[in-house]
Amino acid sequence: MVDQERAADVIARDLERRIITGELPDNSPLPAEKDLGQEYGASRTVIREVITALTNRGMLENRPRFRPVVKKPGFDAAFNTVGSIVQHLINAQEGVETLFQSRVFLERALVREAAIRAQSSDIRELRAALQANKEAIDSSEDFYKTDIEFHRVFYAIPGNPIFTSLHEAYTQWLAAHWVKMERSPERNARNYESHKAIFEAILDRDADAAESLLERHLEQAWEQVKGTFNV
Amino acid sequence: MVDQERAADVIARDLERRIITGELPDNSPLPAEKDLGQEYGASRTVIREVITALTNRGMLENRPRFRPVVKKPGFDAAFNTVGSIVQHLINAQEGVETLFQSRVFLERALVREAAIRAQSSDIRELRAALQANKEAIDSSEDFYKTDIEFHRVFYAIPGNPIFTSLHEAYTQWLAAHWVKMERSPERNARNYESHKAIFEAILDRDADAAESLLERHLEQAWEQVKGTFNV
DNA sequence: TTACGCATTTTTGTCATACAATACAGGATT
DNA sequence: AATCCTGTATTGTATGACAAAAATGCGTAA
Repeated sequence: MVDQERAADVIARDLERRIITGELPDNSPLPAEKDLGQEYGASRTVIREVITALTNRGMLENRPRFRPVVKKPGFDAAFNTVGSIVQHLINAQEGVETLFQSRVFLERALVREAAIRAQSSDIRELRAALQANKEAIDSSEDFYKTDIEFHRVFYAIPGNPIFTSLHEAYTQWLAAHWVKMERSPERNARNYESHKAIFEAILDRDADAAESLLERHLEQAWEQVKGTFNV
Repeated sequence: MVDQERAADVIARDLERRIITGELPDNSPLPAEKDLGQEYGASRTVIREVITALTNRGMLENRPRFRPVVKKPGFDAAFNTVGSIVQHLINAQEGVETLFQSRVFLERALVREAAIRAQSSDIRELRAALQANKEAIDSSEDFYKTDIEFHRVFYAIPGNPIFTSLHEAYTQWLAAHWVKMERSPERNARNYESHKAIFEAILDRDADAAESLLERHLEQAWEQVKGTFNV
């Protein structure tokens, strides 16, 4: 006894196909519900269901009362759709900690990789990010940005788009907790020093040192974030 | 100029909350559309949209004509919702390769971690998995399972549920390509030997060796998978 | 020409209603 | 108790309606 499919599922599959193949171009608006209905011989009711389904899968972007916009999915879209779930999961301290620890784990590996395989262009990027970091020590908002940017470089080095998307996702998911962190020029300076130490370990091609420096750096950050829970 | 929300979005948020808090228990059926409609003062149309939305976010499981079933989301649910996107992304060879490389990267880090920090219970699990692996060399189906199981142990060692969910996700996403791989007792034996070598490096607490053995092991697997593209 | 403002037309969000097909629950039958 | 039968409840889908907002087209001003 096979579950018979809903009309909406069939149409959704076909629309997905059309989006993937580019027949419906990225960033273009979807045809009107009425037209889609005619094309597929279905009622607006069904088309509407299709649209909400694809919206939640990240293949359409749908502001109320505007035409849905086609989004050809990339790995970043994938992580975006997860967003709402993760948001719920990290409401408990345990959730944030789990997420943060996974980040620490991955980033340790990324830093190690950087120490071993970073090319001169990567080094340049790191140096630039570090410099920007230094210059922003006295500006609490800017420092946050340059801080993130410095870490982002590590996610970019392997050249795998999944990691860059993942960095986006991590920073978004953890942002809420991060911004609550106390900021001060002194703290910023200490963070900058950590970054600098990591950078130098990478220049020395000392993977073990780089990794453990990063670990310590993130653990310190975590201690601060954790403080924001028990307020 | 705030986008005014749709009724469906408001109700969806509230239902999410009720699912998270357990007011709607995990695995229980959702109330009938009509009843939800009455409770929220909305038409069936709207309730229906809410249901498709939550279904696509992985908080409901919805077989046609049956009551949707509440699924309290965990990190595994998160990866499941990503599934449909990833499926599309990996249709091109480039996509699979990207995904596979990310797996290699993560798993290298996991193996290194195992070599450094594995506890006796972890070692026992590895040994058991390896043993099962050996016994399945002559059975093409079973070997596949024990193969996966051996790798799974590494994802479990850090004790972070994100990694175990991620292992599930990887194996599901890559399964389609994996099963096409040629299987033979000889190949199985070779894979077993690779596993054994990795295990022994871990026993020796030799992280570098374990990592590079794993890398080689996975690269070999990749060569085989890659072969299935140009057929 | 370009830019802006306004009136007209579409389109979306929501509701109500309808009906066929299917699942479900309760009773009758074995 | 297990099985079948039947009536009811529920889902999937269609149609029509309407208000509110967006898109469109057009005429006028800069």
